[in-house]
Amino acid sequence: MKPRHIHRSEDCRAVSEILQRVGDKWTVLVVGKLGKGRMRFSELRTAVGGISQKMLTTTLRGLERDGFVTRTQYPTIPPRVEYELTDLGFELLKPVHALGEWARKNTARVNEARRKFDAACPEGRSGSHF
Amino acid sequence: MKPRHIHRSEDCRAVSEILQRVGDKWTVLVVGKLGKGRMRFSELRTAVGGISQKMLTTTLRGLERDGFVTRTQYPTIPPRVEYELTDLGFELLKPVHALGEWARKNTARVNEARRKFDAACPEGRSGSHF
DNA sequence: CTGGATCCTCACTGATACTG
DNA sequence: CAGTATCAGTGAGGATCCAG
Repeated sequence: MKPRHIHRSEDCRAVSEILQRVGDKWTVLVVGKLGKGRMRFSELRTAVGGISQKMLTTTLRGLERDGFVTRTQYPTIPPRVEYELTDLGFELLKPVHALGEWARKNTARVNEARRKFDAACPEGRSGSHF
Repeated sequence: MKPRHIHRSEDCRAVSEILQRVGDKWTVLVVGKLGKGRMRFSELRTAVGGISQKMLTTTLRGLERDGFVTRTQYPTIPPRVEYELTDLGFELLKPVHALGEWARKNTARVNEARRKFDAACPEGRSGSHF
């Protein structure tokens, strides 16, 4: 193993890995909702909106596996399952919120940049097929 | 336009969008490298390592479009193109670095959680398939 | 109500070849 | 050296059906 004094490429990989976990289509939205308190499966599904049952299950599974949420199942009829952020989950929420704040502040700038870019290259380098 | 007084679902979407942009396979790595200074295409390709020329081009295009990097082309032979982070790019780097720091600190915890989870579900809950 | 199993689609990714 | 075009493989995401 490499000594501890350098954290260049390897760290970037780690960052990339975390970002890909957090950066998939639904994870942030789910974690965000759960940040407000424990929720049931259906609650979550409604709250997030637009997520399929499969994706919610998959996402929750991933989060559970990584130790970000806990799954509590009540042996009732009908079944009742609640999900809640762990401490680790809440800690993850902090830097994610920071990024979220950044996103809120700079969405306009990004959109503006996109608009300009798109306006500058309507049929520019990539041969449009359409 | 949208009123900007309340930030609930819409913001989560914005966060998700940013995270997906930043969370793809190469963006963070490229931005991380560029954070150290302007670089040429090939330099970047070598520095990142493992990225195909197509993906590097695609990634850089996306970043350029979103206003995170500038592309400077020198009309020489052979061609020389340099990429550099914009102010917006550098600002994006801050929260991303924060998340990166978090990742560095908590990778062990996540891996531990995964290990436990996987140990608890060696062959899953489903069982047979046919 | 919760969520597993299946099938399907298409966008992302990469290897290769070609241009300027 | 920088970048585009094309083709093909893979897997994430979604719809649906079914079971506990």
